[in-house]
Amino acid sequence: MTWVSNVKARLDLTTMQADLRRRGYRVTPQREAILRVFEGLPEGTHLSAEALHERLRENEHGIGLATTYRTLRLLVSMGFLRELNLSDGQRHYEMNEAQGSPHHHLICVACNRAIEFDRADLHELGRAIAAENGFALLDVQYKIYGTCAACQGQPHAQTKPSGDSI
Amino acid sequence: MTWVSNVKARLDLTTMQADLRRRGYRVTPQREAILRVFEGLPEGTHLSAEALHERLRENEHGIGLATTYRTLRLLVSMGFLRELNLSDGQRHYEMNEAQGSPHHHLICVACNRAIEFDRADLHELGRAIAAENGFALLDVQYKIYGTCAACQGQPHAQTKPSGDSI
DNA sequence: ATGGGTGCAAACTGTTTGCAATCTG
DNA sequence: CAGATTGCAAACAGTTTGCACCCAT
Repeated sequence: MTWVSNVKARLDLTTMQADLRRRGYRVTPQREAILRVFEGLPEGTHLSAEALHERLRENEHGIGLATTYRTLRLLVSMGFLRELNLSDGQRHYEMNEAQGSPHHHLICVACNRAIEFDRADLHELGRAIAAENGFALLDVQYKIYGTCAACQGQPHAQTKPSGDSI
Repeated sequence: MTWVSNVKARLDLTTMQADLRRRGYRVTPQREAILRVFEGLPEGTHLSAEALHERLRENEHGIGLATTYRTLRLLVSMGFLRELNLSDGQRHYEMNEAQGSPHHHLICVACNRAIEFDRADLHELGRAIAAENGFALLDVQYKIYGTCAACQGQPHAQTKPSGDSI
């Protein structure tokens, strides 16, 4: 019996700071604060830029919204965070289990609810295809779109803009 | 030898019109025009809402931008079109090969170029998971994000907003 | 005829940018 | 110290909505 199999290796703060410096970026209090927020987030939780900014405003000495956006973009490009587009207009972010196997989504386009599930093989496949093409892998996302049982009978109301629940 | 294997069954105009009426929607000249544009699109080409609106302005008697957006949303929810978010801000649309197996993407987050590839098994898996959960399947998307060979050595310029090329 | 659909223009939302001040390496 | 990073406010891009008119069914 092995305990290692389902370990979702998260990068720790120290490693990420070192990575930043290695690539020539600076380690600022704002970047640390943001990373700490994501580190403390329970598995499967994602934050929108605005939501993150909200939290930072509470816990820490206010960080600008622009900085929030700039930092998210940077952290995604570093592979520390993964960016999700769950069919509502916003982008959502969560820690990237780069070493493990991130979860995937089954999404109802009507009510916009998402069901998460794990499939290590999907991540494996992504790793292989990326390698074949000389890509440095950052993230793999598998999404199934459909209409959930509850939403199927629905009367044909004028199709609404993609909802907001995640 | 079978000719059927790679056939990507596209719904034809007549079927889609019937489906619309069946669900209580009306078949308007605008909706037909939009469907015709997508039908004529070469495999693997996708259009943004704005780009579609552009084309409609040329070929047909101008269709409002709002109608373009409303119609795209409707056609996606009907399963006629698939909506792609290739990490640039816009949404792109293309015919949904619902009966066949839509292609998937390997995306460079730096230059935003996307490489398309086919994997029938990924679509099969999606169909199965959707069924297990009582979902009516609309689309399956598998995306691998990374940095392509060309972009890897890149100097650490201030990370730019997700580019525009698709 | 009647309710869904359209066009237009105005309103929004989420995100990006210019610039002077500030801080990290 | 030099140059990267920040905060603020203003600018944007894409998308949605209100409303009066119009047309499939």
